[in-house]
Amino acid sequence: MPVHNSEIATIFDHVADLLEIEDANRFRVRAYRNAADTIRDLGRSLEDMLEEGADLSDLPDIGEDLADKIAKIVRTGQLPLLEEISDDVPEAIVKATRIPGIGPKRARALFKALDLSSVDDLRDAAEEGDIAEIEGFGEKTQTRIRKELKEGVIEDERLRLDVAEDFAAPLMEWIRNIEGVSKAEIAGSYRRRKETVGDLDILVQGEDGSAIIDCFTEYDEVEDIASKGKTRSTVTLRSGLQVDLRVIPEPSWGAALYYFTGSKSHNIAGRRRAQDRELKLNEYGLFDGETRIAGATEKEVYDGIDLPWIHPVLRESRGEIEAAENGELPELVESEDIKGDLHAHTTASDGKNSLKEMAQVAQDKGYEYLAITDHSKSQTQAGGLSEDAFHRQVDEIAELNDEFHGFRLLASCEVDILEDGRLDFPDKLLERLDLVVASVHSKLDLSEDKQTERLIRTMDNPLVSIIGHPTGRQIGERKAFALDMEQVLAAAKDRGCVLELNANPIRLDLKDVHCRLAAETGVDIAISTDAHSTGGLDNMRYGIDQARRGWLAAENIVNTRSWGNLSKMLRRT
DNA sequence: GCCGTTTTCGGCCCGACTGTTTTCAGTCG
Repeated sequence: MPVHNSEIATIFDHVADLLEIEDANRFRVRAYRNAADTIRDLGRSLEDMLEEGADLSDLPDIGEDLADKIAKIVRTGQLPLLEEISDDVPEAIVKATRIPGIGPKRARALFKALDLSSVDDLRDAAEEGDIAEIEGFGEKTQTRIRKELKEGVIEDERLRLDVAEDFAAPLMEWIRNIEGVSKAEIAGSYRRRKETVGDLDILVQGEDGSAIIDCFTEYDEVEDIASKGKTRSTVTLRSGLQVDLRVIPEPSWGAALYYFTGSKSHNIAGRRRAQDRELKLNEYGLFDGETRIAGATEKEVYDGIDLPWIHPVLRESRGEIEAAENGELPELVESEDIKGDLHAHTTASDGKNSLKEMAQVAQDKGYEYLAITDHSKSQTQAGGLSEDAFHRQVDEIAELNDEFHGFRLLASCEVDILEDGRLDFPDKLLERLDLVVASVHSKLDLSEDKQTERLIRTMDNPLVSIIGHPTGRQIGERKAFALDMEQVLAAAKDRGCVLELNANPIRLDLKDVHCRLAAETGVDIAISTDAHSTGGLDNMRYGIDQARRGWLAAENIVNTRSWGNLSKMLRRT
């Protein structure tokens, strides 16, 4: 049974959540979280490593105990420890900790004091005013719980794209190897590269539908088979991910791919165009009366409704059909356009690899440059550097650069934005750097006006090159902070400041629509990984997908330029 | 639970804020 790194990491994170609620030793809790981080960033399959006889306790933050536990998970798919503590802690308490301001301690106290057992119980208690009556809780907490539950923050079941990929890749390999399968593709929001997916829509082409579906449902990770026929099957994987498989005849392949890729509103627009031409478009093809006139390829289908092929990332009914009609579809940025990464951490702050190791991997990727952006001093929890330590790092980078050919490390810093928009480091230090990334890490709950003013104030400083993860959101974890994006973009345009598209699949911050708005406003974007390890540099592709969903071309992205050009662009003084 | 070592156990990140209470525990980044 294949066990993925992300599953193991999720198990460890879950153990940490439960231990925290049980008030376990906080360092033990952190050990599980650290191990989960290491596993997620690994880039190699733990299962493969075990097969090769590797000693997992050689990995950072993995000792003998956790190495054993990993082996156990790989062997059995389960961790007995997790089963044990899950029995003691209701899942609803874990969910309650996703409410801002409610941590493990208060969640437990809440459930105990009111004898609750579900999220619905919690909602009722908040509505009836019971929570404010508990010692240590008050009106504000109660109002907040009520509001967060109303917004459904803790019920969102969509999977992040990177997590879905982790399950999709081996499943697709399995499907492509089924006898008689000549083609297989994932459609739906996965193909559109949306930041989260609800389920996987898989299309296959092949001869014997029943046989293919029989084989599909025998996949190791299938836990539940909801339906199973000659052309279609729906299953749920062990991870909870729902998968729909459809067997498509060759003449309908393109039409089905078009139909199941969506989005729904893009499809509706396509069908309307067909109607206007007295044709009918469905998942089987484009029909003139009873005669199929197109359907084998997507291009054929688009041709039939007088449009050029439209890239899946654009199919959101955001003007792509009009643009296609007028020959104005964007020339989307490609991975090959990227010449470097402008946001990365090292062991100096909270990264896992050294300057040298990060530089080596960046060079292996063919980059011309990599900006080292360790945290500034107020990020104490992330090992933020003192001013002295920063000066030393700049010197160290200069020395290292003497050894490189056709590549350079850029001396930079992810400097904290203080509450009033000023920076955590003096200009005198920042002047020494090749560029400056400024980010908000504190005071996330300011009013929209204050937060907007804060960022604009930051951009007033001409030493600031790039605003890092501009809205602070973390998908499924934390909402974006309140911000008037149009004002921020206008100010960035005025000041020649660049906004980051953080490529970490947890952040993808800016959102696609904001990327597009930026381009329309004339604000340039930096696609940066915010890598905390060499493996983290691979996240660039998620940023590129997101940029493409925002209609961005290479010319909108600053790190498609060589350092010579880029350094001139970033200089605002 | 990991790590580093003074190889057997102590230290592990910590300052600021919030809502509550009136001196601080819990949460957050």
